[in-house]
Amino acid sequence: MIEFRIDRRSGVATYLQIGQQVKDALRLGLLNVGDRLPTAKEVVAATAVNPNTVLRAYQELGREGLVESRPGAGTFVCRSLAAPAMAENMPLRSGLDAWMAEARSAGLSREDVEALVKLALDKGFGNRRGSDTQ
Amino acid sequence: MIEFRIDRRSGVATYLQIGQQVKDALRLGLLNVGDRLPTAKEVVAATAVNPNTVLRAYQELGREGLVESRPGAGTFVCRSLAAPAMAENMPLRSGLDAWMAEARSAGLSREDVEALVKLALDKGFGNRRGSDTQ
Amino acid sequence: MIEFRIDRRSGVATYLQIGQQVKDALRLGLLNVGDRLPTAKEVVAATAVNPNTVLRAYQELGREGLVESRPGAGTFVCRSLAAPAMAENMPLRSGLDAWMAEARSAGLSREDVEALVKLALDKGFGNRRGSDTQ
Amino acid sequence: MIEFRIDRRSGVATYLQIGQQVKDALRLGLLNVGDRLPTAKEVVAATAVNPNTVLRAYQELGREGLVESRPGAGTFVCRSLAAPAMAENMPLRSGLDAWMAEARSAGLSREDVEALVKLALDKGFGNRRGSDTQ
DNA sequence: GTGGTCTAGACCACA
DNA sequence: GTGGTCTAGACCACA
Repeated sequence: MIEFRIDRRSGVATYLQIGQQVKDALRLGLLNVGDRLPTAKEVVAATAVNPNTVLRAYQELGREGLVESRPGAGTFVCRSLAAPAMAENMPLRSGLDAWMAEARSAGLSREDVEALVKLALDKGFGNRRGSDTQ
Repeated sequence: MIEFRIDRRSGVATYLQIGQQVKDALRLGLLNVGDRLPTAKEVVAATAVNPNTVLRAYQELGREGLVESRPGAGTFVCRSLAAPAMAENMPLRSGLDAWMAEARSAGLSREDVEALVKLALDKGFGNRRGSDTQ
Repeated sequence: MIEFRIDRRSGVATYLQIGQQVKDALRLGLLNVGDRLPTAKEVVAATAVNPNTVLRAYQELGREGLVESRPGAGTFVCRSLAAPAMAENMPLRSGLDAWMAEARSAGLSREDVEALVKLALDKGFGNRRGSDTQ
Repeated sequence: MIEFRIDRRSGVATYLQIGQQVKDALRLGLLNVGDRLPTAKEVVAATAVNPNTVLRAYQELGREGLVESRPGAGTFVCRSLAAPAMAENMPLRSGLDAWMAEARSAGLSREDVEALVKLALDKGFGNRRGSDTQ
């Protein structure tokens, strides 16, 4: 079962953080079609956010067709975001892990790496509207 | 001269976006001690934010000792965040660029890469979120 | 036998959707006096709603005098809503079909047509909304 | 300035009704890029809904890229939905009005027409998930 | 003043 | 019990 980690200092709305974490899990194959998301109650117990905030996140995911809420039963994944290349990407993934280890042993901080990644993402994939990798 | 890109949809406060972009530029060596930040007026012309918002971002950077306001002259960088390893990191940086190119040609989207990077960052540097330091 | 199609995303209560679809079928002459509605069990098999939800819809139709429940036998239509003009409306109906075809070939989407129809309905029959009869 | 009409008996959530009415107005060319939507306060004065409900509707439109909220200034249309065919569709539109008049003088009720239109829409444009023209 | 987010609580639909 | 909607009120960001 996915567990949400809320960063209250990031300035990003809680419901957006939850929605983003679900989408990331879908892309990474950590959540798959048919999986149940934790109930609002369960999330509340684990993260101390208000149940309405969880429901709002789930409703937006529902509107995007990613999950479906069945009152009385729960909220279920109904569409995956896992790209084919993400499934068989062991070399790519381990290449990234290796790079991270290298960066760390070179003395870079997490913030340094995040800055480098933003720059490389913009070079490799074009600018997004803003520049927050968050 | 650094140019700010504001994403009004991200939900992140504008002044935080500006501050973050300055810090990223300091880490990447795109801004260095002595460099002048754009005036509030210049930022307003480029991004349509309110001058007070720019000033607030600069004040917070000032409080962290990163920039200094010289009335009549402008706001200047007075401390760098460039780690030693970031200066001589050509191989690391180009390694990241190469990885991005590989990811892209494997068919991954920007969002896919962002999800992979978050996971790898957490593995390599420990979780940032979940601290709930509120 | 009428088949119900439930849109879980519409935000309209399931029992209201079922009731509306029965009434529409009565108006269109697709259901007539004496016809049997599907049993709750049959509806459940076809649409995955709860049998109680079907029963609630049928009970409301019963309260309006449109259907009658005969224990052991099923639920039967006992009053039609087919206006006289709906019976002999071949020209009207085909006129509407022709208009739809024209709209479609003009490049209009279903949503475009729905917007036009709402406007034309309000012009031709007066506003339904705005009564706020709460 | 667009005026919202809320039907509290329809079973459709208020924020969905507001969002749908904005989209319809965009399709019909009644709202255009740059137009300002009424503030939450203005809508409250006109329709007695809670300001949060209005904001929620606007936020969803914002997420779909149709409007942009500028705190302190208001909420503005930033993308139209007017199909080219909707602009120069005088004959189509008047054809629909004529059909409505015909239907009315044949004795059809608004509900009869709505049932006919749903059927014709499904024939002309394919079934939607559910069947509520609403 | 205008918009954005969150909370607490109420009420309903559905299982 | 689970999810969906709405309200009232609080607090903050931005103009």
